[in-house]
Amino acid sequence: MESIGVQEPIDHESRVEQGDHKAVRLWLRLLTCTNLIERHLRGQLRSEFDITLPRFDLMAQLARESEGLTMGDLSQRMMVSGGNVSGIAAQLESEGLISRVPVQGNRRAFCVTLTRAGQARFAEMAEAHEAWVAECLGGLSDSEYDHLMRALRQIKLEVGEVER
Amino acid sequence: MESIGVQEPIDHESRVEQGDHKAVRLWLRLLTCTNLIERHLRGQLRSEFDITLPRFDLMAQLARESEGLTMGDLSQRMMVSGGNVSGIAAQLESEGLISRVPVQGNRRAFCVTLTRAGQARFAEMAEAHEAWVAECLGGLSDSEYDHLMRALRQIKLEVGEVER
DNA sequence: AGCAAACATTTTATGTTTAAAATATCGGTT
DNA sequence: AACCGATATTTTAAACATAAAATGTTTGCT
Repeated sequence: MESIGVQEPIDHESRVEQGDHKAVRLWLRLLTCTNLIERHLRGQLRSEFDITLPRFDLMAQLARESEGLTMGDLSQRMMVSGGNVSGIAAQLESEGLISRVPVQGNRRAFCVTLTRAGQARFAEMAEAHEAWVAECLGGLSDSEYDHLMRALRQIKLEVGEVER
Repeated sequence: MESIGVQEPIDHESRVEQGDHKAVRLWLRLLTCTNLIERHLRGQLRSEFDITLPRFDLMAQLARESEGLTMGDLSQRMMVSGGNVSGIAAQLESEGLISRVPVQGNRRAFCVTLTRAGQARFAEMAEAHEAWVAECLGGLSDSEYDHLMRALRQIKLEVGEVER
């Protein structure tokens, strides 16, 4: 394995120069935090359950919709392209974790659901996943948590405006 | 990506569970925000300068090190694998934006620097990049900004502990 | 009925990312 | 000098991601 990020913790924030604006510093810190957590979760899922984060995400979407979802629904909820969902779903289907059955009344669409095996597998993973996230974020006080949630909501709305 | 898990009864037995759910909600919101901003920046860089975010990041690292960096340095600072840097650097070199010259005294290493053209190109991009980030994050008040920076620093440290 | 537009998905081409193997160099030991 | 372990980089294979084109289906309009 090739190790990355050894030695001194030099990260995205190191590309900030003295004169850079506050917004850029905040952005880089946000990016670093998210990347660190995502990397941690990805590694844990891989080592503990031999699954990738995108596949876990797809299963998580299905887990909360017992009726199943179409490929388009999945693409929308996962915020990734349809082609991407196609590939990930193909993998999960070949592993017997999800099934795709034609929708009667709309021959364009598939209804994707977790198989029984997929449900069982996901239940295990979700429990572990929750614990891993809590390890990373559980140290915040209630007020810090609330404040963060509020600030992030505002940012989310602002970015939405910009994209318009 | 969306929320994971199920609803919990609210009683003293489920205190820990509930905390975990909060952490997951916060994580998903953090992830969504970062993804939205990253997607925005990626699209802007592509449409305005026909460059990808990773290539921009590599140039940003070089822009603040006039002496140049080795491939290993870049891998560390960008927090990505060496193989990844190889590919990105190859592209930038073919476009004449960076140059890689052998290090005298260590025939294993290359010293990577921005070419004159690369410096000029990066200066343009950096200015626009800063403006785009400010569009996304500039709406926060000073106190919100400070609070976010503090909370994110704490999270960063906590994740670092977990990884140890 | 006929037809155009919208929809749902897959395919194709390109690019990013990682892990692992390969190549080559360096430094120190014996 | 021969060797070994660490270092620096590239190559390879697999997964993931997007955009764009292709395929087939549905819907609405005339």
